[in-house]
Amino acid sequence: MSENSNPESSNFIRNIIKDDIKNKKNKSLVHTRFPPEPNGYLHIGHAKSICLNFGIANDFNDGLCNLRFDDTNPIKEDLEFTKSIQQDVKWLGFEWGERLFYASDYFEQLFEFAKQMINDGKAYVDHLSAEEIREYRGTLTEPGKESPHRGRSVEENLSLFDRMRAGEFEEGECVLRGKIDMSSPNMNMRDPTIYRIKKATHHRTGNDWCIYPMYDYTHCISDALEGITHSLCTLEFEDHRPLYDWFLEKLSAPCHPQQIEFARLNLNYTVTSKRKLNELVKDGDVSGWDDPRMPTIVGMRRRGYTPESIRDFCHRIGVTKNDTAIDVSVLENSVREDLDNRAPRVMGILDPLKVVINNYPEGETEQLEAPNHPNDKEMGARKLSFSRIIYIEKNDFMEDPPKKFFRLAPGKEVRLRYAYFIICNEIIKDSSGNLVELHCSYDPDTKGGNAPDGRKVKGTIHWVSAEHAFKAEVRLYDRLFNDPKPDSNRHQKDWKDFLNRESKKIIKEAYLEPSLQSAKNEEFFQFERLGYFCVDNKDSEKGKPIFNRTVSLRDSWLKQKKEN
RNA sequence: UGGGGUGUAGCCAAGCGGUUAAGGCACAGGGUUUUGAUCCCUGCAUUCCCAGGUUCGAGUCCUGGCACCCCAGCCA
Repeated sequence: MSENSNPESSNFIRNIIKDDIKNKKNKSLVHTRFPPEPNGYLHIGHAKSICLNFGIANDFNDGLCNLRFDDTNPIKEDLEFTKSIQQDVKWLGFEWGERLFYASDYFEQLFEFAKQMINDGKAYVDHLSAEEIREYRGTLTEPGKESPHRGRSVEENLSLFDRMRAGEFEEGECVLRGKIDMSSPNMNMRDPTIYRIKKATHHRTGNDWCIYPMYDYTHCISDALEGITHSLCTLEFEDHRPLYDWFLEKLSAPCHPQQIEFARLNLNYTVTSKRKLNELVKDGDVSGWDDPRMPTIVGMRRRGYTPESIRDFCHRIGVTKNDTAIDVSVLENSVREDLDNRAPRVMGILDPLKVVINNYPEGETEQLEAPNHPNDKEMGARKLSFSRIIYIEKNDFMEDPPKKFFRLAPGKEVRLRYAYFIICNEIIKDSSGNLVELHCSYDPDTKGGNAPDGRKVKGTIHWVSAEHAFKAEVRLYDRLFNDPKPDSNRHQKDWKDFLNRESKKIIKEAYLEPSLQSAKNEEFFQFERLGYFCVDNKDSEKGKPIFNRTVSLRDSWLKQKKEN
C-alpha cells in the first residue's frame, strides 16, 4: 500500500534487469528465489532480501519468486524453522504459490551431476583429512598444493564415490572435490569440497543419505533446475561467483542464472547475525526469538511492527553494494507513518496521578464523545466516561514548572482531551512530602473541550476516569543496545557489554480506557500523547490483553528538556 | 606486488559526460493544531575519498594514491 504511493526507486539490480528485459535475455522473463537455510528465525536482514526478490518478481513482466530451503546441512537444520520461515514470509505479504522447493529435493540429481563431473575428470575423491586439506589449501598469499589423490582414475573415483554414498566410509575419511586450480588466487577455486560425509538424519530425507552436497555446488544447480534468471545474494558470496559459474559451465546446466550480489542490511543499535541472536536467546538476555526487542520478524511482529511498515522500510533503504548501517530512526519512521494513518486513538495512563474535581457532582458519570482518529472521520467515534475522580499522567503536572511548561501546575488551566478545562487548586501530599493527589475544579461550560468565551488554553492532557478505568499490564520496550554498533569491537569490549539493561520496563497496572479490555491480539492503537501500542500475541489472555509499546510518539518536549 | 569489493551531507541513496548534485531519515527554524503528535512550509553538499590528467564541459572517462569491507568450513 505504502509502496505504491512511492515512486519506484531505481537500484543497480533493477537496472540490470531492465537491460536484460530490453535485450530479451532469458526471453525477457524474470524469476528469482529466496533461499533461506532452515537453521534459525528470519530477521530484518532477511526481510530486505525477501522484499528484493519477491518485489522484483512482482514488478517485472509477471515474474516469479520461489521459496527454496537450502537444506544441505542436516546437523543444523530443523523442520521447526522450515515452518516459521514460511509463516514469516507470508506474514510479510509475499506468496510463492506452488513454488515451494527444497534443495534436498534435488539430492538425487545432484548426485548424478557429480558423477558426470567425475566422468569428465572435473572431480575426484580425496582421502586427505580435513586438517590436511586445510594445510594443502595454502594461504591468502601463497598458492596451495595438489592432493596426492588428485590423479585418481575416473573408474576409481566413480567407485569410491559410490562407496561414499553406500556408507562405506566414516565421516571425515574422504570427500568429493572439484578439480580446479590449487594455485588460484581465489580460495574458493582451490579444489572446493563438493560432497562430505555426514551420518546424520536429515529433517526431510531421513536416513536416505550419508553424503551431503556443499552450498556452492548445490545452490547454482538448484537455481538452474528451477530456471532462476537472477540469483541475488549478499556480498560475501562475490568471491564464490566464479565457482557458481564454473559448476554450471562444466555441467552444461539447462540454463545459467546470473548471480548478483548486494550488501546485507546492518541496523544501528542491534545485531543481526544468527549466531549472536541465538546467544541472546540461549543466555536469557531476551525471552526468546520472539522477544519484542529482537530484530527477528516474529519479534518485530510481536512488538507491533506491521508488514506494511517493514516493506516500506526495505523500500526506503535501497539496494547497493555499499557496506552501510541504517539508523533505527528510519525504521521507527516507517512504523510511525503507517500507524499514524491506521491506529485508532485511545487514552491510557501509564504513571497515574489522582485528580479530584471538587466541583463535579459526586457519583455522577457522563458520556463524552471522542473521535477515534482526529484526521479521519471514517474511523468513527466512541463514548468516554467522565466522573469526579480521574487519573492523569504524573509528568503532566509540575509543582514548580519552567516557563515553557504547557501542562498542569498550581493555578494553571489545561484541557482534558475531549472533556473539560480544569484548574489546579490544591496539591495534596502525604506526611513525607510525596505528591498524593490534586484537587481541581472544572468549568462546566467547556464540555467537549471548547470555551464559549473563547479563552484558550495552552495544554491538552489525556486522562482516564478512575472508576471506569481498565487495569492492564503494559510493557515498554526500548532499543536492545546502548551503542549504535555493539559488534564493531572498537572499544575492545564484548558486544554484550553494550546490552541496554533498561530495554524492557513492565507496568503492572496501567489505567486504560475500558474499551481496551476487548482488544484482540496484535490489534494496534495509539495511546494519545504516548505512542503506538499493540496487544501482545503471546502472553495476553481473553479479556486480559497485555499491551506492548511499539514505538513512542515523537516528543519535542522531551527533546527540549534533555537539552537543558 | 594474493584475490574480490566499496567510497556522493550526520545516516541511507539517486545520478549512466552537458540546466543551479534527486529523494528519504536526522537536524534547525516557522505555520496549522483539542495529541508539545500528525500535517504544511523553509533551511541543510560552490561539491561527489585524495591527487593529477583527458574534454568546450567530469560525481560520471583515464592514471596514481588513500581508507574501509569480504575470503584460507568437510557452514550457508
